[in-house]
Amino acid sequence: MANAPKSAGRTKPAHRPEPGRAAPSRASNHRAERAAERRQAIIDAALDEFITRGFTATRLDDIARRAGVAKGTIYLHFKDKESMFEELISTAIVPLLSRLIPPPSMSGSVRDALEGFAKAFMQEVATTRRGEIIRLVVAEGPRFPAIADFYYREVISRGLAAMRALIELAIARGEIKQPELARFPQIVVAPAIVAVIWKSLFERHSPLDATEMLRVHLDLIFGERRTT
Amino acid sequence: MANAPKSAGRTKPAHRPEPGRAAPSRASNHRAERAAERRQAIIDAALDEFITRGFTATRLDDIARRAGVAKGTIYLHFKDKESMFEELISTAIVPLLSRLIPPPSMSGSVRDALEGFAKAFMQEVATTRRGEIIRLVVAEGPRFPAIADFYYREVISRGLAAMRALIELAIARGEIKQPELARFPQIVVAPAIVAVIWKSLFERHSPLDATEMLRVHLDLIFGERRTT
Amino acid sequence: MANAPKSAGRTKPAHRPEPGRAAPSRASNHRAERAAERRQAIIDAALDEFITRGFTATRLDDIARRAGVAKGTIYLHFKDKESMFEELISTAIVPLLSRLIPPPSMSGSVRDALEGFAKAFMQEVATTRRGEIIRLVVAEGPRFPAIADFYYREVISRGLAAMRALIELAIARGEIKQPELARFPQIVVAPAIVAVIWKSLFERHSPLDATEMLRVHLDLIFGERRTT
Amino acid sequence: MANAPKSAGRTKPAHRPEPGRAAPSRASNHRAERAAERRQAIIDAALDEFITRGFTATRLDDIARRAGVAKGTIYLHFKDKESMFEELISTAIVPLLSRLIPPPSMSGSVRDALEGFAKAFMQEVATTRRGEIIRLVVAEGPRFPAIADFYYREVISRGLAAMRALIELAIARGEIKQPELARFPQIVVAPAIVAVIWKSLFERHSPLDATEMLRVHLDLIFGERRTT
DNA sequence: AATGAATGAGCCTTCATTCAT
DNA sequence: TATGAATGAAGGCTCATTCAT
Repeated sequence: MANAPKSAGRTKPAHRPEPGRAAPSRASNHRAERAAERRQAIIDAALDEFITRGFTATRLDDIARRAGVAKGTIYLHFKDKESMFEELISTAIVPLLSRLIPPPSMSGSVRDALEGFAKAFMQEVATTRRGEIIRLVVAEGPRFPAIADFYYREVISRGLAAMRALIELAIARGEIKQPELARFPQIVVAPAIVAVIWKSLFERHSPLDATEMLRVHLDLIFGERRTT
Repeated sequence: MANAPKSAGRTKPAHRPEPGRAAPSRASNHRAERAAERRQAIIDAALDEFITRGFTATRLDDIARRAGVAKGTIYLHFKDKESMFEELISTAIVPLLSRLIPPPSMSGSVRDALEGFAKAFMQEVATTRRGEIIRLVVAEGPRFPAIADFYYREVISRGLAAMRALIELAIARGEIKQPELARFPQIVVAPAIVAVIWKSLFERHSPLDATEMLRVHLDLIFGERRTT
Repeated sequence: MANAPKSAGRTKPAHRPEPGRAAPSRASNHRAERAAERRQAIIDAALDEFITRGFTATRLDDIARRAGVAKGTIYLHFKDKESMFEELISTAIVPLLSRLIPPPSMSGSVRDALEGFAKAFMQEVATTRRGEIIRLVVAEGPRFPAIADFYYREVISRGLAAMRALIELAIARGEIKQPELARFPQIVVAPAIVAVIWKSLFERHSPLDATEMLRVHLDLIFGERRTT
Repeated sequence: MANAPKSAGRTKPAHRPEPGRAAPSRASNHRAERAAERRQAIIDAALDEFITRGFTATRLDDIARRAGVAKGTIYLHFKDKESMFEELISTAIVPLLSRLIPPPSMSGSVRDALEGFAKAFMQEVATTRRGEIIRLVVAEGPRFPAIADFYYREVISRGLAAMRALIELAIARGEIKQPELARFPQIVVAPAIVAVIWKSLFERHSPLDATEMLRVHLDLIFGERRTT
């Protein structure tokens, strides 16, 4: 997961100046910037294609067309298809981690913290392309040990550690009655994972109110009833 | 998987059923048997390969080699790669359904029923190839609507309906305090799904005692504490 | 999804002239030239192979080898084997039509016009690959309705119409005594067709002086005797 | 047309006694006879398939199905696909030769003889499967020298010799004014060949009254006008 | 840096032929 | 004899990768 610039403007990947057209409007749009834009266009296109088709079935041709670059250009930014995939998948969620896993603040209840997490998860993951990336990791992880490794190291272990800390805090405070829950933070996250999978596979068969489901799950954990 | 020896049955000296004689049931059975065996070998090999590599990356060559048959033989049993995949994935879990989804019996507690389910799930799914098939459905479902459709219709909707019935029974009996849980039977199943995914992706990074996790989760749902 | 317009690739070849240098007309021309050369090499090779082996028995591998290109290159120029065949067969004779079917000029006798046709046919068709293409149309036409359609529309109906006009002119002028000949211009062309077939199949068994045969046939039609 | 009914293959397996069933109804239907029937069924089916698809594109599977026999049975009668093709094509027309090429009788005019030939050709060739066989020879001849050889030796050279003898007789009798016609008997046959090709390729675009065309052609050759 | 034509290894699928029954 | 399941070589087509421009 070598050379991805962590900078990457996440916000507006559009604005791709037609290659070969007149100079871009803004004078500040220099070579390096345009290269970064191109790179970002490739990344976005590739993610979309990988999500839609999976690793093997995705064609570099389609990525290039979608990104508006020539096929060869991809090789100026990535060593090969496999490297590109691993790099993309690895970096796609990381910038999000800090927001999703806030340090357990002493102020406020743990339940509030988890509600915040649920809300953020719904907004930033479940209803965006990132949810599909999770599914993609599930799909391709076993064939890409590097990806599974990376995810365990950077996302799963950290996320579960943070979650465990929260649970222990809640137990210490008496918010949670089940002390053994701290042994399996996965239980707390499981419905969120299931929500993501459901959206991908079964939403059109039977829509799922994931937000509500997460609330009910928190009710279960915290032994109380809350209304939205 | 040990592939069948090519020469199997080579020693058998003919037994050519006289055209005028009675029904050569023994020979026919032998033929049919061998055909069934071959078919099963192909199915097993194909499932293994699909699980390991996903649909697109799986080569029919490998399936054939693993099954110990020639490539062409596969086409005596399946129309093409895609049909084979859809048929395999669809039928692989169905025979299991009746055992995993027992009719909610009036006798015995719901908790016991769910413990039975958890145990069966661990034995029959999580620790077998079937768990990987679930992951495969998650991976390829979006690209194979027929598969997602089939799973929703045959597995998901039935399973959730049965689960909801159990939950409602438990609520009526006072076993479960959270009436809203019936709205989201997914919550009850979620840790099992997560367990399956964990086994595939992260087991070697950090082994998960799924059985114990499911027990803790049931404790959470039923508000009591049980020891194994 | 910030994807580029799907049409980027093909329609708009990005027209990126070296930013610093002048228009590289030479290089561009060279590219285009080489592409045209390659395409022509493929066409020639394909025609030869199709003529020699027929459609089904022709291997793209052989075409590629004969054309001196890689197999994949063929697919840069033709959609698939069938399209290639239809396109080649359809276009191979058209450029010749105007020369073979001259407008019936008032000056000169019809016999002279037909002698001119016979001469052109011998030079341009019977003794070249084009004769074999006619045989190929006879061979594959029934299986490629598009080809039969095309040939009827572009070659046969036009050719026969022109021939009929010539015959009617000759009848009006008294050059031809048989008024019913105008109903079957095929009769006039038949020996030419037979000559082409003969060359392909029986020339080595018994050489045919097709030119002389056509002359004798014209003698028959015009009721006179001419010497070469 | 001596071909098997098109429906023979699947629905009515050409009177193939279910192997293992009772004896066929007719007592005279012995083993050898049934073998001959089978062989004929294969021949008919194969001819139809070869005519429809050409040599390479024809599948033995289809021949077997159409003939109502198993694929392996074909190999009891023919060495391989190529031998079968050569044998079929070679023998398919020969039985017809004696009827099409009657010895030039002294009684009756040559014109009458040729009218007889034209009539027989229309009845026995142009409007039957045999016409298509001629087209097949044109199509596959170059790739099967044995077939071209056979046809030249058995059909073409004999036919043309007979035709030449007729022409010379007609010249001697003054029926034909064009002495050079004897050098090119092909001219006399050409419209018949063209008629056969036309039927295969262009009949649906523009129906051809071949009988009438042949009559007009004879009018041309004999310098008279006849009405049907 | 960027392009996209060219490459050729690789894969799915077909089908002539064989052979155990 | 007859069968048809099984074989595996062969061929059409794709697509990741390269490289001349």
